[in-house]
Amino acid sequence: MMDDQRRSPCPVSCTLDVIGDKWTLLIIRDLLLGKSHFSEFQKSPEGIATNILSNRLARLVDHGIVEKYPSTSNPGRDAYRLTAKGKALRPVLRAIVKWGLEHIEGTSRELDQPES
Amino acid sequence: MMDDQRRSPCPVSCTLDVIGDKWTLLIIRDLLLGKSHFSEFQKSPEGIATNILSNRLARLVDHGIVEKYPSTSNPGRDAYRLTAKGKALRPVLRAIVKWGLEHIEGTSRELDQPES
DNA sequence: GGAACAACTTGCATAATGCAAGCATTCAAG
DNA sequence: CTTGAATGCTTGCATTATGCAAGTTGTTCC
Repeated sequence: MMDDQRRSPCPVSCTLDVIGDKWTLLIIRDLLLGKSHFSEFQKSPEGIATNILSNRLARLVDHGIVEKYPSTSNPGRDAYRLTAKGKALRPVLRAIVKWGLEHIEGTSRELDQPES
Repeated sequence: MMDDQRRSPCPVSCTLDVIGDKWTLLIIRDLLLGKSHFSEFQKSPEGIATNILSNRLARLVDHGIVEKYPSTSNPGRDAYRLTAKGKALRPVLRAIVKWGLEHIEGTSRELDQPES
């Protein structure tokens, strides 16, 4: 559950050890948008492979960013949601969305704040 | 110089296609801290391999985030600096630093704003 | 000219990613 | 029941990226 061996005590480096890849923040984006099921993440337009999705969800749970719970709306199924620690990543996502919209042409917004 | 093929038009996805790895944002951190030479990036505590550093610098130049210029202070040597597009990533770094400091124990600050 | 340094490049082993397929539950219909 | 479809994964394997060490090129500096 803790860090195995960090590259340095720098907060940037340590944060990137957790979210520094092409997929993790996309899953967090989806969670912030209200998605909660494995298949919902899978259906996102980027097309994440199921083994990577599975791996990232497990990593996020390990790091206390996401928690797994039994879905009430869809009984018997698993679901995922952000913890407080995970929700605290919203400003990071917001900054990334802003930069993308302003500096990469052809991007269009889709992240708002659906709920806390 | 442009995007080859993006995964989706989402600004998060497109931004991660550029900076979504464990090393790129560390280089940008160093640039924001005023570092400009290849060997300075190499000396950062995380210990980036030279081939990856070389690859990432080239990618960043391709994406218009960093520009190469002949060093005046150290004549005959190459140097790198952020473009306006690159400097615009500062809020992303700031959000990451903040999250790291608040949610990962044992991290200590080192990013301030040395200059614009 | 030759040592020292900076900035890379190359080669190769290991790890991560991408893709397709397979497996175990659950649930609803027949 | 028992099939059949859907969900939530896991496994196998090819491809790509990363990590490490070593080698190469181009300057300065004496």
